[in-house]
Amino acid sequence: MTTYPKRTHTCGDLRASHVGQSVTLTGWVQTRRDHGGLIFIDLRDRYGLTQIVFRPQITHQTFEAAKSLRSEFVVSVTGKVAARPQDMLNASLPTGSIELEVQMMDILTKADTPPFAIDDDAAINEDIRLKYRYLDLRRPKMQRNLMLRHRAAQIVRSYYDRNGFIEVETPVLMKSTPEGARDFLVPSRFQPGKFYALPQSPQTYKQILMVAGFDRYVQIVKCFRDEDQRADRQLEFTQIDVEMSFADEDDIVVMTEGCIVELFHEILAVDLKPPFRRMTYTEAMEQYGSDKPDLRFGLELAVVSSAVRDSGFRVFSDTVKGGGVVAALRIPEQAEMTRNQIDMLTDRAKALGVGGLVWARVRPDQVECSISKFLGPEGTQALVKAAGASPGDLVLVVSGQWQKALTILGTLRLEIAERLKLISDGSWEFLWVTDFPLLEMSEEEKRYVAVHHPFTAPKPEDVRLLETEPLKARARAYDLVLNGNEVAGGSIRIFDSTLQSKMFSLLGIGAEEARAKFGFMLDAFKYGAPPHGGIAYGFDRLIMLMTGCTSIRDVIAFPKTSGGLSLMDESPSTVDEQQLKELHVRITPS
RNA sequence: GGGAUCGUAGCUCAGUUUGGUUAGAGCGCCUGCCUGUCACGCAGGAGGUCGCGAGUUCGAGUCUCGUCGGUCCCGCCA
Repeated sequence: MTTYPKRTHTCGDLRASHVGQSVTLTGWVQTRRDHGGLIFIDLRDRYGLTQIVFRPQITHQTFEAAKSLRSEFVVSVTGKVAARPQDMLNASLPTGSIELEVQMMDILTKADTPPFAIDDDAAINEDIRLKYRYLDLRRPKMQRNLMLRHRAAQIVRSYYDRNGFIEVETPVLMKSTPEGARDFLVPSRFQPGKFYALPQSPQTYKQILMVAGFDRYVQIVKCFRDEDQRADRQLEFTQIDVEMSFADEDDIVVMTEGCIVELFHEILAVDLKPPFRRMTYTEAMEQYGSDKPDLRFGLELAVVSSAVRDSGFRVFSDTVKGGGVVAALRIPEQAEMTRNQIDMLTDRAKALGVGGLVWARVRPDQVECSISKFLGPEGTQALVKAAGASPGDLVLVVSGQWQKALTILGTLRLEIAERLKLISDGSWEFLWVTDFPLLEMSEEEKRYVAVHHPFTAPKPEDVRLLETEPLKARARAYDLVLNGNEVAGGSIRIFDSTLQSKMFSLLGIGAEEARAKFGFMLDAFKYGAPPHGGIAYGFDRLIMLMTGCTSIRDVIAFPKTSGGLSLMDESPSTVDEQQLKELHVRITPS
């Protein structure tokens, strides 16, 4: 039973209309302003802030107790809601027209002085924030983030429920699979020397659920990938995982757009206009130098290979004849960028892995170009024209292997846009990127690997290419991109066990290995697998963008550092020898 | 695996370039005063393993090497 007065209102509730009422509030002491004969306390809970007044003439005992209050003490205060004097209103607080005149107070717990102020304005280093995450999470910004995340999850569940999807939980202990990211492994106590893996995604289970006849599946689910981390990548992260039977690309796309539109309408009051723009992978690469282009600004690239193919600049002509690409980035109104700045861009391009950077300043009367002596006046003009440049523009040109050269130019495009402040805040540029290649060559492993995953279906018209030129086959895959971030990705799956076996063999997974690793799936597909496809949203990333954050750590309650550590509870940690023994695991010195 | 950058008071930082007296500031904290503040004010005070360990040097916060940790990026992330 409680021994203190329970709250009648929250710290965000009280307004002028409550004046005269007797109420009880509970919360944390945000600040204290002790005037000697008069003490003000700002009391905080997750709903807001209310000013509390202590006066010696109301009750002397409570006033004396109030002197001992410090930051983050937890109290229950009971008193009368009073209107503030006319010239003492605080317009920056929703509760700023009233205050609580305290008659009675219980100090529920005292608190040590916190290592940092519970305050949105304080810029605290991330290691300190993570060590004291319970304090960091008290900050209004973090509370807003997690509450928005909660609302988003509710809307997603409601949306898919209304559309006939059912949420099915899939195992967290599953079979380790080849392909893809490094697995987290869990040793089995019952089966010495055998391991479970944590799911990189519930991919195989959701496809099996399609075979099982649950034709519309959704799950908000944790996934685990033991790979290096980034601002938008954590070891464990959350997907909105979706799969539909008897669906093609358009069905998935439309269903996904509906969910995104509802999320943005309900949470941000932003009315998006579907259908979202679509672009093929090749277009995205050649126009923006990225498979997840940021469309909030222009600075489009241009492939200028044909203009320099027969030029006197051997680097370019040889690249084109060797199957590579020459691409240009036109930067409007920057012809007078200093030589020093251009040199810095060149250094940056070299650091990214390209041999050099050719530049051209387009002036009204002439073009100043770093390789004009090789190109000649006409060649220079041809290059500038192919780049689509007008007087006043600066043109940057790189050459090299198709994907590498375009990616590097795409990176420069982003960095230049940032520097020139071309990226508009508050705009939401969604697009679908489609027609990804099905396979790529892994230089490291000297074999084909799936660009998406091994269950992704090739385009029907490209199936024959699997026999002849597998790298040219396109996948029935699609990524949803928002402001340069991949927020969802999916595909139509292979549902024919013969084609699936063919894919495994292309990936260098022999019949025996395929049976060992994916036999259950191949078996399942023999018993009547419906055509199906799906998508998975990066939930953390989506919430990060919706909250205006630049790191998913700010929308995850208890994230890990880039080194994979949880600074609050200090995991990972060593374990008892006995635990290892039971698991048949021995630590070897590295 | 690689690159960049950071680590100095509880917090945020200056000081490191060019080694040299007792390592500073703001905020916070503590004590006293203060009846209308809301970044309260005023007066006084406490508080340091310069991340850690070696090395160079007469002398290291400062230079060198190693190491631990944070952040960002490349590779990696079906």
